[in-house]
Amino acid sequence: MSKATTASGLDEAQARGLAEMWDDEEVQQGPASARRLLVAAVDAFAARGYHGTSTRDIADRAGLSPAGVYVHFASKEDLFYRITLVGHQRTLRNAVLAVQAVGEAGPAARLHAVIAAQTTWQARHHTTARVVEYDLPALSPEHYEEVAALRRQITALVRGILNEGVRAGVFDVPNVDGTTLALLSMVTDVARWYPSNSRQSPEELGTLYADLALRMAAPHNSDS
Amino acid sequence: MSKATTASGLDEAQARGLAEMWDDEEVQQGPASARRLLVAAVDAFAARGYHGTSTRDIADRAGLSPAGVYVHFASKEDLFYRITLVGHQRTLRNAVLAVQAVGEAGPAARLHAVIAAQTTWQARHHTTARVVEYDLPALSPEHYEEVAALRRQITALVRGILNEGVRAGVFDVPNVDGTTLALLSMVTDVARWYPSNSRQSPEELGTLYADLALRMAAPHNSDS
DNA sequence: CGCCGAGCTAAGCGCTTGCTTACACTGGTA
DNA sequence: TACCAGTGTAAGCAAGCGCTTAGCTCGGCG
Repeated sequence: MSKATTASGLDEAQARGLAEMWDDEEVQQGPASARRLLVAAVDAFAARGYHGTSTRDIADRAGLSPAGVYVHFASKEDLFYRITLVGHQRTLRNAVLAVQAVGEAGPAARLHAVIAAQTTWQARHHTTARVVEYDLPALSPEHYEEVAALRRQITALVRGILNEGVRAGVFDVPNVDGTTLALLSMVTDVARWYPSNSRQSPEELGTLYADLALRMAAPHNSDS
Repeated sequence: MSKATTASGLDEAQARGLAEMWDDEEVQQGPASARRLLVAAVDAFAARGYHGTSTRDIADRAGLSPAGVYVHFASKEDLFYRITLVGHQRTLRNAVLAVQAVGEAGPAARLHAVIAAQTTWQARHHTTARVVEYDLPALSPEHYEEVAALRRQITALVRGILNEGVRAGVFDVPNVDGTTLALLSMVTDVARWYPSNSRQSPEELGTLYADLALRMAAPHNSDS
């Protein structure tokens, strides 16, 4: 219990600002070693998966002894949980900000903005995104549910835009739920292969995928 | 060496026909325990990943002692390699057969056929597909390269159809390579979430995704 | 009958795993 | 001065890992 409290010493406000994405300036008063451990863990998990990575791997990369991990985190799962939680919070925020930025410009502009932003994000942060997207079953059931709730918010955001466009008559989407899933699949999967199969920048890829999303949603010739 | 030969006793012709997909009748003369091990390994790898699965897990599920695995396979990696190899061979064959089935009907029909077939495949065989798509870095470099070559053939098949359609003037695809990647991402990712986020049958999903693919490739109103 | 190879297991080897314990050092505060 | 919370390590425990060894059973064949 006392160990758990110590290990949780990084509270959410502190954990929120850590390096790759985990490198920005925001709320970053936690100990430097804790941040190095998070970065080390992201790299290791991305390369070999949660179960393929040992706590000694992570400690080595962070320049600590094996026991050093447990000064800052209660367990390997705790370390992984904090990464996935922060990663999902940031991804969701990225999507929300992108939609807000276009204001009341209409469903097409909103769809383009959110798909471009999320695709760019997955490409730019592909190391973190890989961890955050593909190893979730390694989380405890409670932690998994917490992260799944954030994922549902992202899904709901996209589905809402499609519904809005259909209602306004500017989209033709026979199956909104299925199309939402397809759009998110296209975006999510970028983290799996980027950058090995593409020489495009994250922004170029974002624009391309956003254009494809509009084609998927737009009214087209062959019906009526 | 003698053990390796014994363990390789399942040659490629034998390994080709085993249960889920690994249940069909084709060329199935290998020992029943070897097939049970493959099925057990697919289930275990799909649930917990390659590194999260122990050889004892697999042996238990197949009703064998831990040592029983090594009667039929040289190593855990060998078992995994055979699954990924057969899985990729079947996936590729599924795509090729789908394209052949529509004959000379033109690029749109071919694109629709291949995307529908592959999406349906990923949904129907989502357990195997999950193993085959998401744990490839666990393969040895040589085995990885062998499997990657099969993946490139699938990519080339789709890209070829897009190029064909552009040349024939029936598709408008500004970025063929990027669009190919997006299409395959959309299809591949089905294995990650199916069936938990959808109540649609594999065939319904295949039709939906194929329709979306045609929208992505078709000429549309807003240019010219 | 005797022999052989295929299939299988009990036991266990050497190593790695996640994590704990006991202890040391440091800088700040009383 | 004494103390203490925060940060770190050396050593090691119990359990689990991939895999091997030695030996068993059993059906088929001379």
